[in-house]
Formats: sequence, structure tokens, C-alpha cells
Amino acid sequence: MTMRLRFAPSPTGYLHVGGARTAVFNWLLAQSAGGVFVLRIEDTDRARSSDEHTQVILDGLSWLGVTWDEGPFFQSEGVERHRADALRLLAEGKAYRDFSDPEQVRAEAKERGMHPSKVAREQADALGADGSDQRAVAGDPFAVRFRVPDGEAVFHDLVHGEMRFGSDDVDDLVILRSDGTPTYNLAVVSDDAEQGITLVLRGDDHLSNTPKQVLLYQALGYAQPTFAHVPMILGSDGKKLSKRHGATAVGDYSGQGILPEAMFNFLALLGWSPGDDREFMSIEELTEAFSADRLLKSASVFDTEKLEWLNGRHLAARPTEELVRALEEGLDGPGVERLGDPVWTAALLELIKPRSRTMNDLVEQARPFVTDDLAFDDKAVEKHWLKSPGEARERLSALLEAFSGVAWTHDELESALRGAAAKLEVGAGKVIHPLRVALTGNMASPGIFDVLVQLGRERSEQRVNSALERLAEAGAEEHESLS
RNA sequence: GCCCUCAUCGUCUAGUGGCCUAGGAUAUCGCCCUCUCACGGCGAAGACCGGGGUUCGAGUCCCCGUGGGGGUACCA
Repeated sequence: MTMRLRFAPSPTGYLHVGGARTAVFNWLLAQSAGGVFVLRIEDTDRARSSDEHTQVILDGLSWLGVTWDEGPFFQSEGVERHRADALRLLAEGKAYRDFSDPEQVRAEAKERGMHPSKVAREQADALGADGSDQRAVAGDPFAVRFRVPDGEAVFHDLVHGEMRFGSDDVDDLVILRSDGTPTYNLAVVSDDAEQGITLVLRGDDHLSNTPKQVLLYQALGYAQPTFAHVPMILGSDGKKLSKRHGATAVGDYSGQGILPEAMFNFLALLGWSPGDDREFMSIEELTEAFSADRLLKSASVFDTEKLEWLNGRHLAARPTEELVRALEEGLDGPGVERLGDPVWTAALLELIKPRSRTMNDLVEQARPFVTDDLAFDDKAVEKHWLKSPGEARERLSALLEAFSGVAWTHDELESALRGAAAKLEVGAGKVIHPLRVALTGNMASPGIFDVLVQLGRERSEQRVNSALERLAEAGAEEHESLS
């Protein structure tokens, strides 16, 4: 029998990393086992669901590379079937009409220290089958409750093993509301059965719902699937992941320059491991290594730092052409046409790749090389220029002179610069730092000779010249304030 | 309250009764490389939640606590 799996998000918000991880596990299992992966949107809560949210979820899955074989199906399309299932249980005496007022039942249950469903069942039994029929015919509104049979609900869970729940701990649940709409627990069972799902892999927040569902499978005469309840993903404080923790939607991370394959890799490693020491893995390797029996039981914390480290590794592994495309999208204004030179751009990428963890980093690192509109870091300017504008000027003009005759190569520039520094009787660093600010506007950059070569003679000299102008102004002001 | 569930370095994890003096990764710190920042290399520090059992032997099995999470809805 081919394995059939499903991912069934509710479109009540964005695609949460926890949901994304569940989708990743399902996908991985379907791929590695040659199974079928079904996508179902659980949109029965019309008030909170929206097409917009559905689209965000679909986009998020596509971004991650999670593809589905069937669907998306919409739970709302199955309401007639859900209702028919509920009514069948009622007809077979496996469910009963509940005419009671929820408020009143809750109050009474609280007073008598019992569960509301017990009170509801008591009232229904007191009414009797005939009484129930009469009130129904008379048009009294009622909900339908499942009459939980005595015995045990048993199911097999791939991560928790055999699970047994006594029916005493399962309460008679409403399966059809008094407005005629089906409830979640009935709808999932009906849909999973209809769609032939053989393995339900979902978050363990559903673990306590499972006995109810198992009992419904049996009452309805549907084949019961195997389950796999995977642990939840927590925020950095060990609490349930929420907006407080910042980004929790996969879309947020793509906006921050996280690569989909890195996110996929990271999510796959949350609650699962290949059993050896591999961490940096391609989707192919993950598919190859994945197996449900290595799924973990305990919740894990979503650690952004490690995600970024992993992203850096995936970024370094990306083919140059793809990174170029990202730079083209991330940068604009005069100068971007330089990216059209594949040799120049490839060289640039070699310089900035090891210094970048996210795509956003990469774009920012590339900026001073690509555009001529430099953004100066105030701290860098203060430290390497304005502390002593005179010295900075002297050193930069010396460099301009020293560079004027030499071939524009890493080694030639290096000996020219070191020679100039020696002549000024200062360490090479003393000239390198003001030069770095002139060329990049920043305190940190790739090696200074690489920067010079990458910028080329003309642009390098222009930048040094405009630095000198700025320093001349600063020097004049300094003079004024001193006099 | 009741029911369920989980528990190894800060974090992700390896560990299925002797291979554990508890391994790896990340983060942190130090050193090396060096013009800065990264990368890289080397090194340090860092964990079996507590208590009882079972056993010749327990991180690993059992029980009880404690802590976290979930459920207990005419939400999904």
C-alpha cells in the first residue's frame, strides 16, 4: 500500500515555522518512501480564514520547496460529507441530540464538579429517544454529540509508540453544532478517511485529540491511520513561539535573506537528526537520510544564530550566477550595470561571500563596490579621518603618489603602499585605515589590496581624491576653531 | 482540578545497560593567520532536572517528585 500523507494548515495567519517544519517532515517522508503528499487547507473557521492567508501559506511552501501531489483541497468543500457522517452516527445511535443550553450546562457542571459533556449526556438520556425525536420534529435546535463508547482508544504513534487512552478520559464531543456546521475533530477524520491518508504526521498539540478521532474512525467504520506526533518548536526563552520572539513566519526569514534550502535544512534538523554528525545537508541528502524512526520526542528551541550559520554555508555553496541575480535585485541606482561583467562580479563575490551569512549581508557588502554613492560610517570617519585630518590627508596624498606609476595588481599595490608607509615612518595600518574609509566608507572590508583591485584604478583614485577634499574642509574648520 | 506528554552543555543534538573520563555542531572565550571585518586552523570552558529503586554495572530500565508543553470549547 502506498503511503499517503497530508499537511493540513488553517489559513488563520501566516505559515508559522512550526507548521513549516511539519510540512517539511511530511514532504521528506513522502519523498523517501515514495508516498503521496496531500495538501489540505482547513478553512472551516470562516471567520478567521481568508484567501489571503491561504495564498501566503501556499507561497511559503513553494518558497521552501515543499511541493504537493494532490490538492490543495479545502475542508470547507466537504461540509456536506462531514454533516452526513455526523448524521449517520446519530441514526446509528452512536451519537445523540443535545438540546441543552451550553451556558446552563456549563454552570450546572461546575456546580456538580463534573464535565459538561456528562451533564449533556444525562439530559439526553433523560429525554429518551422518543422525546428527542419529538423535539427535533418540533424544530428545537440541537447539537449532535458523539457518544463515546466504553473501552479504550488505541493507536500507534511513530514517535510515541503504542498509545492507549481509557474512554473515561474522553468526553462526549460535539460533532455537529446547533447551526448545523461540523466541528474540527469530525471534519479531520472525515477528510483524512476520504483522502485515504495512511499516516497523520502533525504537531503534538494534537496528541490529546487523537483518542477522540480514533474513536470516530471506529464508529464511522473508517480505516484508522498511523500517527506521528512531532514535538513543538519553542522560542528562545523556551516558551511557545509567538510574535514576541520576532520573526516566526517563514516569509519573515526570506525577507531577511535566509535561503530556502537553509531554512529547509534547519527545520529538518529540529526534532530529527540523521544519526551521524552531518548538519549541513542538501535537500537530496536529507531525503536520502530521512526516516520516521529517528523523529525526536522533545520540543526544541528555534535558534536564529544557528540558522544564520547554516545559511552562510548554503550561501557559500550557491552557484555564482544565482548570487549575482540576488545582487541585481537587491541593488539599484547608478553603477549596477557593473554587475553585468561576469568576471568582475565573480571576483567581487569571492571577496564578500565569506563575510556574509544572509543574502542581505551579501547585498550590503557588495554595495560600496557596485555603486559610487558611498554611505560613510560616522564612527569610521571619526576614528580614521577626523581625529587628525592633517595626518590622514598627508597619508592619502602620499598613497596617491605612490600608486601613480605602478601596475594595478594586488602585489604591486601592496609594495607601493608599504613603501609609502615606510617613507612616512608609520606602520602600514596607519595608511590602510584612512584608505579603507575613503574606498568603502566603512571600518571593515575585504583585504585593502583586493578592494583596490576590485574597484580599479580610476574609481579608487576618485574616492581618494574626494576623501582629500573632505579632509581639506575638515582641516580648515579645525584651523578656524583653533584660531 | 483532571487527563496526556516531554526532560543530555546557553541552544540543536549523538547516546537503545558496560564502547561515556558523555561525542559533534552552534554560540561564548583564548591563541594563530592579519591592514580591519569575516573565513579558516588550533585550544578552553560548558550537560545527563531531583530522589528512590532494579542490576555486578544506569545518561540509558522502573517508580515518585519537580519543571516545561498540550488537552480538558457548539476553536482549529
